[in-house]
Amino acid sequence: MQKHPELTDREREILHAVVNSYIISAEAVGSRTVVKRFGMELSPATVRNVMADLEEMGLLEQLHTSSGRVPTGAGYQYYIDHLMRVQELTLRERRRIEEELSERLDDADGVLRRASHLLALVSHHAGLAETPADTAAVAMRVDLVRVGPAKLAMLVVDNFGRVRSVMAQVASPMGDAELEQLNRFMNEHLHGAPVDQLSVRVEERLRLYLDEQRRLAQRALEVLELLPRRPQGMLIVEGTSQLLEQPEFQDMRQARDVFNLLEEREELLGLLRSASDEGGRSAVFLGGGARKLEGLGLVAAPYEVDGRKAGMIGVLGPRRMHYSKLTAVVEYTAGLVGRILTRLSG
Amino acid sequence: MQKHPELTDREREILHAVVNSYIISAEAVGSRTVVKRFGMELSPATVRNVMADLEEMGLLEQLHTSSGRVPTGAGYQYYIDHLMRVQELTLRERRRIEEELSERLDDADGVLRRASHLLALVSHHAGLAETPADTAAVAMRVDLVRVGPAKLAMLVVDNFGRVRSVMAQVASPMGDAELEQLNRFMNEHLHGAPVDQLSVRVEERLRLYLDEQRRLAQRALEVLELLPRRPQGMLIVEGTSQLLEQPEFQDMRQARDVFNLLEEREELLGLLRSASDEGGRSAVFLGGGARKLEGLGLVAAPYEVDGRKAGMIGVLGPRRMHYSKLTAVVEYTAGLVGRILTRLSG
DNA sequence: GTTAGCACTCTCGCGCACTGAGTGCCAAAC
DNA sequence: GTTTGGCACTCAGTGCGCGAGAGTGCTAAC
Repeated sequence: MQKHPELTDREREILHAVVNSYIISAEAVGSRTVVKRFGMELSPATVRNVMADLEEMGLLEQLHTSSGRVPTGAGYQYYIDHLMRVQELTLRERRRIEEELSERLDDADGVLRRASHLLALVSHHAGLAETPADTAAVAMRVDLVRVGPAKLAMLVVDNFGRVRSVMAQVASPMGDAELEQLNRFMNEHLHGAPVDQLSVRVEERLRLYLDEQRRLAQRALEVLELLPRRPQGMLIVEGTSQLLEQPEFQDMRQARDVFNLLEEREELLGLLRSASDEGGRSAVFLGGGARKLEGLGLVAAPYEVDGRKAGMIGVLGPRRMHYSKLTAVVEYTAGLVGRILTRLSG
Repeated sequence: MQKHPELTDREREILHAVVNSYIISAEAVGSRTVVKRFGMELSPATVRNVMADLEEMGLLEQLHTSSGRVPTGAGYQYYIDHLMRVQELTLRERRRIEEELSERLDDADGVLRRASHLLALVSHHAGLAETPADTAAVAMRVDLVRVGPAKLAMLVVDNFGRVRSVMAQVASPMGDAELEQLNRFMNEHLHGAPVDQLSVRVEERLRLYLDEQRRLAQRALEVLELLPRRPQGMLIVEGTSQLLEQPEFQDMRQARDVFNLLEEREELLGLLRSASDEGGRSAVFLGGGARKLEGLGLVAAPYEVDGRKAGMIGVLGPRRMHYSKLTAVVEYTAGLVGRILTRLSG
């Protein structure tokens, strides 16, 4: 959070008006517009003076000498930090969200895909969702299943109804009896363990046990280590085509930039996750700081399952976004997703 | 395949030249260009006459009275049906493709995602891939796994290394012994059965059996019927941002149309699949016929696993595509994907 | 049948003037 | 001291005319 200049009440009021007006119209706003649209008891000339001050402070800027003003990055930041009031959702809006997410789905990824789609629809921007990371998921079952003579499939079912699988070619053949023993062993010790800790858990046992048990643990480890590590969830992106409707992306250069960013999943996931470090509920990110986010805005909120943060959802769009409404939507959706997943995981 | 007008050798040659030139330059081509770029032993004036004839036949068109000609839909179709020669890939190009697909992956969906990505990269258009449909996949294992007191997960591992799963809330509780019995029953009868036929297979048994066996079959059916039917594969789309580089999509209206189409997975999958009905190897589709494909082109080829068609891969782009090269690339990739998946499934 | 020549057409880019929105500043009013 | 009306100024956007360039169609000659 950066330091902001002190503003008088009037300056705040006018900055607020300019940002609001620009957010909905996408057009540079002049002094007359501010007065008319917000029923101010001042003349345009006065407003002009204030706007000139705001420009000097770096909160507004002009595209060319004589056209209305547009918020700068700092202007948006000030708006977000001090002026914006998170809008209450109407009953109808909440209903809408609940209905979209009410479809019976029994795995977390499906729920999150729908949530992401929903966010894209209501925001007209891109909807993002991070699926629960392995650190947040716990194993319900770990099973080895014979697929070929020396080929096994390991299936890990987590508390979100998802199945992770790996194929394993075992060095020495494994009898049915041993397989059964191994399955019993794993489920006894791994039920409820975080998915990213499975092999660690077995290693712990390894030190304690002897003989028979030790041999089993070693065998289990051999397969468990094949499970690809996924410390982060996967990123779901929906509704990218919505972005092309936005006026800022009529310019091809900008459009290409966003679409390139949208294909760099790793980077994007990093940005989304970084929003959660702030603590608190939802967060808004603007282009200034993060290199790749130039000219863009991101509204994100974590969702919690059983009281623990499990992942993030959010909306990515141009810097000019309807933040007051979208933070409300994203927060509400995050809460709902959390509840749905909690029910599903219980 | 529609009826084409008869063309003289010279007309064919000139049409060929115009299409070729337009495909690489994206600019209307004039008579001088044809003569110069293709070393013709004719004067521009003669070429002009021929081009006028071709225009009368509806194979070429002018954007305005006096600028070069551009192929029409019919012109492309003629080119594809009669003039185009599928280009041989160079050793280097084949190497490139093989390297991209050589990464160790043990499930079909991963391989296809990479293939799709690869197609996008080399074509500079969008890469499409259909994952193997349930009709083409056979079950290697069908296992029920206890997740909660009355909650089971059914896991179906298919010959492509993929795992399908459903959660099932069973009506009456099921003991461990029964579960084990059930698993044995299912794997005995369902190993090697097409994934879309699992419940049918069990139903067949149901008629033959009595008592104990019958009860098991009924129980199995209860769960198997929960498995969502997926008669078509899923569609993987990669590299959509590449499309924005193409000159035809500098026009926002067209760009939006493609991106909207790309989000309608069902429709797109239908288009891709319809290319396979033609039989043969690869197929090229143009906008004219299919409503949604207006102004676009699609090069597609089926991949086969164990000699049976398992799905389609392809490239979607503007109508102006480098067909002679791309059909070769798509075919070669399809063959390679087929071989990889055959090895993986064996 | 082919070609050279020529008039014609149309796009594209440029400069120009004009309009309108909006500003900055100053002097008068409150 | 703050606010306001007035006025000159700036600049994007638009419409127009003009010339250059690319390419054509047609005709007459080979």
